[in-house]
Amino acid sequence: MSSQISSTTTGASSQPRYAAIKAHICAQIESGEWPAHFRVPSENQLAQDFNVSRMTARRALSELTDEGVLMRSQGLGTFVAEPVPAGSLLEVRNIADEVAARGHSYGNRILKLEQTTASTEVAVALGLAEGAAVYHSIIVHLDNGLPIQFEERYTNPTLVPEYLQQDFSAATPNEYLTRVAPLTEADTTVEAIGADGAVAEALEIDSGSACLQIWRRTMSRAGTVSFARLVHPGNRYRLGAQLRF
Amino acid sequence: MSSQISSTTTGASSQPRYAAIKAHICAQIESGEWPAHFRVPSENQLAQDFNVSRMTARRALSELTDEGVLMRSQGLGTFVAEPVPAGSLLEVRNIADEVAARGHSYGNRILKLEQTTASTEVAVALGLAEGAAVYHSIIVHLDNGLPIQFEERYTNPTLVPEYLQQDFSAATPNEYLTRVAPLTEADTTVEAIGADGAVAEALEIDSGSACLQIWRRTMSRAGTVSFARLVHPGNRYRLGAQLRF
DNA sequence: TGTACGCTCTTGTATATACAAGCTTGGTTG
DNA sequence: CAACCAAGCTTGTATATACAAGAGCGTACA
Repeated sequence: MSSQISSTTTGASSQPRYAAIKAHICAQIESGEWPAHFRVPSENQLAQDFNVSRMTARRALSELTDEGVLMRSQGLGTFVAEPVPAGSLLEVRNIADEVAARGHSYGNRILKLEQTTASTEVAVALGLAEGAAVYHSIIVHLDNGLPIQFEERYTNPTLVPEYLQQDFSAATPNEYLTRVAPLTEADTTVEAIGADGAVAEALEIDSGSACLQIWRRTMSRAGTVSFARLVHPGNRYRLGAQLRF
Repeated sequence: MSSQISSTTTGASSQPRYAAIKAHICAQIESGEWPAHFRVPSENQLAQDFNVSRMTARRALSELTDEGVLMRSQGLGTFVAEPVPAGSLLEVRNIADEVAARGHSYGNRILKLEQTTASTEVAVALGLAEGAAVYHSIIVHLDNGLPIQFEERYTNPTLVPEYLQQDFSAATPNEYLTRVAPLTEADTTVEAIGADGAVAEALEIDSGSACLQIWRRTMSRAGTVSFARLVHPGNRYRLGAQLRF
């Protein structure tokens, strides 16, 4: 009895107790048990259910609220928020982190990793001469095994000479590049396209179905590092932004 | 003395005490007094300086850490983080201005302008009761006679009672709303969809062809003003953003 | 000399408690 | 019947306390 007293400390499971409560709530939501606008148990109720203090239960609810999973309002209660936008227009985030933040498992498939010569378009984007050597990679990113991003990337070999030797199953190109060449600037363009043959096949969707296509040119102090085309299936991805004036 | 005892409660300034600490830290950083990697006073130090408990000082530091302003590491201390990506790059622009900026002629077609009752989704977005009266408008915007945006908008009648009487062929809803209820905040979500029947017809494109769909909730001081769905033909529109770090 | 231990500082987790403040509900009162 | 008020829920703020765990430093010991 009184596990409450016998383990005032961090607990046996090596994981904070509020994390267990967060996990439980996320599980209910993801399983569909708790739909949007569902009223989540109160702080006191959770405290009792999990045998923790109200402040600990509160922390779980507060963090999930900060993460956009829940909505709270004083006097009313805590509710499941509308499904959250996955990405952000305002920051350049690592897709693996985004997947992990949703509590899903990340994976990828490397379709191409080679050196080639720059086409006119690529040369202009990277600030190189036409026909110059560039690195070319195509990677498909998976969320719980489901393809959510087709990444085709051209990288400037003069700035990142060891790009081709990287193990991108361990760290995404984004992750590697931001470490090697910290980015100082980025141009982003978003448009909607119908998936063409290669992309449709890689993303396992019907040819012609709507996709969000993001063009992004990332620049470091020394020059333009990389030029990427990111394609997301329209129904598996959203971009969100909160603006304040 | 002992302001600690005389105001255990929320305090005189109507603003939480941890907010004052956050403000102080931000001020030091913005003034350049505390540069990047500067070591911020410890929780105990701040608690003493501001005459609050350690947990309150801690909250200020934790929130600033979540916001990316500070970095913490156990055993070492709390430090000022590197400058963060700048703020509002994605602005809410008036479509008529965008067309004019391209040197094209702007036009529109008003398909619907009516009062109706709020569905669950609309009620939640506008912060109204389900079934409450809302204004509903559907307008197609033209660039040189070519449809480039399908705008379906729900507007809160309590905040903008004269919405239905406006002449939207002269000023777009966006233009009118920003004049009547200056916006303080906006949530934006971007996704790719295939055009369905009504949208495809209005935009004069094939049904099922890829479109960029933007959901935008605009808020004024008094509350949520308007909830709009903007659909652009994928091949006639792009969204751009330049980020600087 | 050099390593290992312990002290002390830091942040991190957890509890118990108190009161403030927002919303709903139900009863009482005019 | 309507208006008001109080009780009882909710979340929000604040405190005091305890122990855990990571990092750095100096001292004592081999």
